Amino acid sequence: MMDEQYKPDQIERGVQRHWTETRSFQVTEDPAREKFYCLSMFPYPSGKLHMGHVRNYTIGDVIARYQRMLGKNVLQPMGWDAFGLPAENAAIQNRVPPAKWTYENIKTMQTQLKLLGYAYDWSREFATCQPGYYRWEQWFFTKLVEKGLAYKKMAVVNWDPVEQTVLANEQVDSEGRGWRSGAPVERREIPQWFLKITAYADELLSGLDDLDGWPEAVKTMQRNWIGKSRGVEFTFTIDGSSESIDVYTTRPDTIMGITYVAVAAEHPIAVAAATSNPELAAFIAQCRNINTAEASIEKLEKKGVPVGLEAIHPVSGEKLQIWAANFVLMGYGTGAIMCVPGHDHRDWEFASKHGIDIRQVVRPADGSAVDISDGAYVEYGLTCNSGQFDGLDYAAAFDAVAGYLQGLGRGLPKTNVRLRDWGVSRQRYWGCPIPVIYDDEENVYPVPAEDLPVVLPEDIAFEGVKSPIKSDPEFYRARVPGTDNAGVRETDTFDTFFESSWYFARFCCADNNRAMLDERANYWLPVDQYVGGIEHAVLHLLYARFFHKLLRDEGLVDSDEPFTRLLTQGMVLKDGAKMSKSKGNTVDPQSMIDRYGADTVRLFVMFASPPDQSLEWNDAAVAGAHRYLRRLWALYLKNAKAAREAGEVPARELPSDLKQQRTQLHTILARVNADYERNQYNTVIAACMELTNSTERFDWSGHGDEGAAVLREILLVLVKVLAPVVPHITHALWAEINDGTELLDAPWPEVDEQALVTEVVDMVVQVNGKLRGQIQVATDADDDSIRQCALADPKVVHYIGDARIRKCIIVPKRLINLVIG
RNA sequence: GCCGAGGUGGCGAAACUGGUAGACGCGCCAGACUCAAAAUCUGGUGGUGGCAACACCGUGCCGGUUCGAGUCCGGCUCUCGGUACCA
Repeated sequence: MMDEQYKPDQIERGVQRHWTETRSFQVTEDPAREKFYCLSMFPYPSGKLHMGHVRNYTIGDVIARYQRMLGKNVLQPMGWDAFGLPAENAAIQNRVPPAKWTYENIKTMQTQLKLLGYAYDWSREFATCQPGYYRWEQWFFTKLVEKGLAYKKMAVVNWDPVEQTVLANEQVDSEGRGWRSGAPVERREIPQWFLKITAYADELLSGLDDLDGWPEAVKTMQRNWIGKSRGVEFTFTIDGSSESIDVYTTRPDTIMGITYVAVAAEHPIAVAAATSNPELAAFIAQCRNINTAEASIEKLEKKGVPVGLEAIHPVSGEKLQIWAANFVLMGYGTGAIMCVPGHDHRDWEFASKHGIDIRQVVRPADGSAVDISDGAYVEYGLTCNSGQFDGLDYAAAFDAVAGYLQGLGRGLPKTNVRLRDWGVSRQRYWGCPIPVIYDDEENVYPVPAEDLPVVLPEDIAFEGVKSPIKSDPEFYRARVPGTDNAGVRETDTFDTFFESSWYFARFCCADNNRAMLDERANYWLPVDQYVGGIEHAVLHLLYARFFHKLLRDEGLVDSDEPFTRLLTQGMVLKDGAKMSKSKGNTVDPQSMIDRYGADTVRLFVMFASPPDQSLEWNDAAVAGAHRYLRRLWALYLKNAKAAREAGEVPARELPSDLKQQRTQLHTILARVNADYERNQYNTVIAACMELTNSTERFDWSGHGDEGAAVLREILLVLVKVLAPVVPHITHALWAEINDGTELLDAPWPEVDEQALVTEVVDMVVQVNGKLRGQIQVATDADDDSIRQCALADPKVVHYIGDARIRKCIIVPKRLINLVIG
């Protein structure tokens, strides 16, 4: 018997126990069935679940449950992205070892995820900080070292001179000071490990074209991030010197507009010149005191100092002053650029400030005038004031200039990418140890497979902020592989993006302790639906794509791309700002679950906005979601008995009021199905509310068996289409009108096309595009009778008056627009 | 700075390829029930003018295309996300 009251706590506990006891969400490979791998980005165990998690995981769960009801073999796993900086910060501040802190958080958050009723296969759970997980990425890394896809080189980091340690960009404030010391941070070069992602740039770029299930915005961001460009690399000789400077440009058509050359502060030419130039030396030192973040560098005021040398223009032979400038990046291209202030914004800004000549060498192709003194003209056009290269469009000028430089043996066309190799070294403790050993001469020895994993010691104490393993001989002392010589372990750890770049594959075979992956990965992969925050649009999602290709090329997976469909969910806001501890505007999901139950929280989160948009938290609207579930409960309480005893809807023609109920049911179901397919769940719920409202209001008495059958049909559809969103209450309601079957596997309802057919249709009448009347016409009425009907409407007659109808536009089943003159 | 997204009632939003702007919900107002309140139910609710039927205005701003623009095009503006060592 149904409870009079909707009691979410009882229902949810009972249903969750049932799911656990029947292992409802444990899945195995079944080649006979279509598989569906649904994955939500696993959380960093930061403490408790926040609303962003709840939103992410509810969206994923709705998709997983929906796909299951479509009959697919659905895998939905969950785990923990457990390495990272916050654990270390907590350790430093609260004197708790990061491992302890992390595992406690995992426990808390796992309990909360279970309370929310997510359909996870918990048997596959792992945390990336477990040696059983990271040993495989250590093993894989040694393979990459052997292949030359992992290598070591110098790279710039933020150095805190007081703490004597490297800082993350996040640990450097907007004034360029360290988070703990407050000391000005310096740029410093240290040797670090890199993965050769640039070797896969072309494939990462072209692969985007086939990712039809990805949002265009994300693909565009990745394309721009990779930043493939075609240009020319050429050499400037330096007046009175045997040195030269290589530059890369995508605008060889502007070559005759070069009025100076700029190099990065770290460029060898600048560094060498600085030994006898105190002003330059001071400038270079000053450039060291900036954050390595791109945003900080680009927002800087454009500054520079002459190097004291002059480059020779390769065509005109003109002498061009060489500047060291803070807006030139050593890490991109050659670390030096030709400057054409007439046709580049940054060059223009710099030239204006330093009184450097600005020349126009491109003009608009349509002959219109531009004023170079107002700002750079950066569009493509026709060359001018360019001597032998005059009057050419971009393509012709490109070829002419490239050919000329090539003829001199001074240049070549070149394709460049903006993408840089992935620096994976972190000078931090709470991460996966990089599995290499160095001998006395700094030679690299990957740790042999039989010696893996290199286990990160967990029982440690911090002194200051420095990674404890860097001063722990028990950790770093090692024997050089293949010898009896003493060596030293690498004490840097991997970037945590390393772990999150392949976890989706490991979920397929998490219990395998003899191999990184096995054939089960090829059953489940690629992930059919990936769900996570838009903030991961570039880095995580690009690294994961790259890593998947590395796995493929090692023969571990047979697909090219890891994620077939991608849904990027928006942020959770309160009072217009992102919910965050620092802003103090968080809402604790736990308190909401305690108060209303998981179904209410899930319903609110899915109803408040479409998944890819931001979601504004509203306490009153949560209460509204709860109110709806109570009404739903009451509707079934009132009608469950009749529905349970009712038969199928008969094939014969129904009385018109019952027929109308069915028409509405199937119209709404058609909308619901379309909205499920396009991941727009807020309108799914709105449609269910409409259906609930009309079913509540309709007087079902006196319709006999036919009425009961229609009512039963409605109640069955409603409980099924709501099941993915609010799985607990629907489980209970389903049990009231059915016997024994599992709602989880109930087949998804189909639209009865016959029920959609109606005899009349409402149309709107417009006069000159403005709404003036409404008419009802037969569904199969022809244009002429629709027009007659519109002209018979008194309001329409009033608006038309004596005017002549010049045009009549009819949109079938929608509107008729009468254009009068 | 650069790249990406967004701006619609008091609020969250809807409007699938240009075709009734505001579905659904929150809030608010009124009514029913109640000694009263809460809960629940019923009705109303973009703005301005009007006793009214009705009229005009209205999707960030300026302009354009179209019989018709929230939707398409050009130009601006504000907010948010990313910006390579936060995850």
